Amino acid sequence: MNSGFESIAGSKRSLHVQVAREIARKILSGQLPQNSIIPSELELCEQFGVSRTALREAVKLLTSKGLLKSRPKVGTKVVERAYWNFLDSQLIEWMDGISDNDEFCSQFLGLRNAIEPEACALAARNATVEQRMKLSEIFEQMCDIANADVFDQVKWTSVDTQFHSLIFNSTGNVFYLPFGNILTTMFANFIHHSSTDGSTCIEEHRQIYSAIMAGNSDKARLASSTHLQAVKSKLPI
Amino acid sequence: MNSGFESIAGSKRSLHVQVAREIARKILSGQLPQNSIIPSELELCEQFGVSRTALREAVKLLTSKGLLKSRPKVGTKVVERAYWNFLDSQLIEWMDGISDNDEFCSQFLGLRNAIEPEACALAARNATVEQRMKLSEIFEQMCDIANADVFDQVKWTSVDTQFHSLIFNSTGNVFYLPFGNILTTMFANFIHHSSTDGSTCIEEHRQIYSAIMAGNSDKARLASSTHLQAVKSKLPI
DNA sequence: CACGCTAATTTGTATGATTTATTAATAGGG
DNA sequence: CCCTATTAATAAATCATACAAATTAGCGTG
Repeated sequence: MNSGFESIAGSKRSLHVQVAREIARKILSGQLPQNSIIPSELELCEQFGVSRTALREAVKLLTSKGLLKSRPKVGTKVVERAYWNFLDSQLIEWMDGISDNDEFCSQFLGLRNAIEPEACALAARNATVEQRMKLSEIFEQMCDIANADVFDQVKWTSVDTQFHSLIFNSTGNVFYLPFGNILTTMFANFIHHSSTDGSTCIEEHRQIYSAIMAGNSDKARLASSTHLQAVKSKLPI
Repeated sequence: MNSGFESIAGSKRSLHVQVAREIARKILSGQLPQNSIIPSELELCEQFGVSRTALREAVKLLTSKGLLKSRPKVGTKVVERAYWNFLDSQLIEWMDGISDNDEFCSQFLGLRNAIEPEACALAARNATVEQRMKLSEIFEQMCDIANADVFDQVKWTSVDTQFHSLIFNSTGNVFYLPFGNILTTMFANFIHHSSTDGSTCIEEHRQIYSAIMAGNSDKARLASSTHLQAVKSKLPI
């Protein structure tokens, strides 16, 4: 293999996404340094064993995530890390195995710490009737799972994700919407709940839940902060 | 014109981006409803007057921003708003003129309120020596502009943007990085500073600046909060 | 009525030709 | 010898066309 790229012919998912993932991981890991020019389209086509169409769509995908920038004659360049969109779910998925998992989760918690208490406060004020009904429904499911004889970890992660996502969707603020998907991605790919999470967390969730339902934004903010502190104490770092 | 799409032949920037922008704006404005199937590739090619290559790259771009999803035989569908990535700078640019500007800025302030105080606190703790030097340099420029006889609004916006962006870059947390670009985009496209901002804000910025330089994270958080409160009071709503 | 097969439609991938934009080299003039 | 303008080379951008794959819908048969 001439320059570290492997052929990926014969796989399942959309071709250009696979190619994009491969290139992305080389960028994220630093194997392709920032500000460096990556090989020309034709070279990459050969190395990946795909057509220019597929490769170009992959490059476009990475460009839209801020990883690459291409100009005629000069070539395609890896842009600096400050421009990478780490708030893109797909990019986050691609980070799997690149950086230390615990550190990554810890940094994510650093984001949640900022955004979630405020999201809960906004949701307490702005959630629609439908959203409150839905939240109520989800919380009931949480209780059921927490009180069950055997703790179903998969189900817990699912409703936990739904619970927090719905809160972001209930803020009435478009800029909070994407955090629901980011959280979902992180829960699915990086954060692994322990089997005791359900029983220990249910009271914290109840605090958040009832504060939002009561429209008490200050209490909701506080309850969320408390919950995140508890989450932090469980981290290995 | 058969279904509301205009030909965009003969323009400046990259073709597929222009096409993507057109489609995106129709989605963002609701002209193309959520969950609806957009016309087939061939139809869109005709309506835009571009080749299938260009159109497909446009669709891929929108897919990566969570606006579209396409499957063979079924077609390309507008996904629901909850999945749109409003934390993507390009998408934010495309919002121009779509929603009420004041409301949009107000919602953005709702995001800054959550994220920026915490970012300042993290920067106070984690900024490297180089970043502190750079911040110091930028703050000096702010002072110069604020103290100048005639207030240069363009320069002020530029250094103000740099100041806040650098703080996000100094958090040592990858998830905070994108906010620098988002803020830059918002400042450039939506937020219009009044001519008195420089003189009135310089003290607030000094508080943030010196708290970060001193490594006092609590004070930095508080100073940022105070600053945002002042910004809020200037909003028309 | 149920099941499976076929056909039609739409996106996915491939390939080659042409156009455009940018750099770099080269020639001409001061 | 240096500076400027023109030109040539190059890599991405766009176009056009052909074929493959996937999925749905409809047909036909048991």
